[in-house]
Amino acid sequence: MSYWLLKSEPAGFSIDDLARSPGRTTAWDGVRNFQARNFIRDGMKIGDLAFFYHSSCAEPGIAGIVKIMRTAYGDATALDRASEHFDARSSSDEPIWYVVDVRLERKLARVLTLEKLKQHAASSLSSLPLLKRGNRLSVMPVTKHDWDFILALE
DNA sequence: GCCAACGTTGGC
DNA sequence: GCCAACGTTGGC
Repeated sequence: MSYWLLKSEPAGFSIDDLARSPGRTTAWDGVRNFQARNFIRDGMKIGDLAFFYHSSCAEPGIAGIVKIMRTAYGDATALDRASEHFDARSSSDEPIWYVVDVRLERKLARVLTLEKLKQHAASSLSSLPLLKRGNRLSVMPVTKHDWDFILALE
């Protein structure tokens, strides 16, 4: 079993939006970066856990934990001309972009802020991609060590 | 709104 | 395959 971190802008889709979704489950759609796509398509397995990270907002940080409920399948928004995520190169037979289904496990009592995480950037969390300079990946792996360390900060 | 960092595109 | 131009991300 593996651990991950998923970024979302709460103005677009927040952890509360997920909490209100049917079955507290959603397809994690709209990923349009190949490295992130590969993590989704090739790495994520049912039962894996991921941090739900709020980006581009007043208080960036980890807002909760989700579980992978279904492995990768084609991202329907890539086929929808009306969607901002439409991509004419993708088709249902040969998808370019993929989603997994995720279910909310729990919200953190309070957002574990980026500021807090950064306090450990030079030591315990030095391998966390999120804290690497210039990192923009919206989907990234988290080691078990980092996962456990971050949860202990809660 | 600014800007650094980085991915993608497209001409050659 | 190179690389400049461009677009996007995301913290501040």
